[in-house]
Amino acid sequence: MNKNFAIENKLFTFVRKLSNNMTNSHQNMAKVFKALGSEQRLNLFKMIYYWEKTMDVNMCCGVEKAFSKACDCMNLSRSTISHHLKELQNANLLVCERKGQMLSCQVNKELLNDIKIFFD
Amino acid sequence: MNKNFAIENKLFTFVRKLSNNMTNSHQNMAKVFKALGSEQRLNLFKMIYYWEKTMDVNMCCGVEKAFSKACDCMNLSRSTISHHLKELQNANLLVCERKGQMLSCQVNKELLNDIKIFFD
DNA sequence: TTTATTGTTCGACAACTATCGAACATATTA
DNA sequence: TAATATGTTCGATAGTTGTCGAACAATAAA
Repeated sequence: MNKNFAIENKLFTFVRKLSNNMTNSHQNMAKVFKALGSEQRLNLFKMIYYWEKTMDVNMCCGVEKAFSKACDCMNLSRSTISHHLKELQNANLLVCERKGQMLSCQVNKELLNDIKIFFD
Repeated sequence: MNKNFAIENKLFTFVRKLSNNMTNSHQNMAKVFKALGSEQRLNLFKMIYYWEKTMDVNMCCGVEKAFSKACDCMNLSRSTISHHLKELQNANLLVCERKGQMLSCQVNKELLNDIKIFFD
């Protein structure tokens, strides 16, 4: 009986810590999942990842056309794409940088790794 | 030039496939992330996972108290917890089963593994 | 310098979501 | 059988989100 009690207390502490957002990474993870939790945004993310990888392998051009490609491929307005990109950046899944006219987006691979670790 | 063109076409095909939801797993993944994309729901999920694991290790009692524990630990009403649990089940992250009065919830470990694979 | 291209910001709107309390159903205990 | 405990379902509500088009800013090309 006492044993059960002790375990319940441990549980309480654990959850209280979560609920009080003592754990920063918890909040961040929720943010990441939220960002990936829209089908269109997941599309966008995968597209950029795929694009980046393909470009890399073929060494023929940069990744800075991601935005306009997205507009062409997905049936969404520019403003919507811009909005979604911002969400992905905000979750730290993408790092974007202006290059002249174009926006260059890259996937944050470290975070991808963190996510895998999270699920262990 | 021609090379770039071919690559762009590949990209188009890739994204169109995503957008048309030809890939079932893509849709499912978005659902999973959406479910985990709320802080409270992530709390709940982690709590159940932690609870399950602790109980397992200590072999002292079952996991069927998850619901009431959740109500105690998190500051949410029963109906809200019920709602969130349903979302998690819907995303296939939890498998719940009634045991008498109680609801027994278990984490779907296979899916956790699928998620890790997804990030490779 | 004019025009075209890329992307951002804004305001609007419909759809969705988190949360609650109340009422209910089912199972356990007295 | 009456009372209690555990969950579910419903309706309401406030808040958030996805999407658009229009107006704008910055850069590139004519």
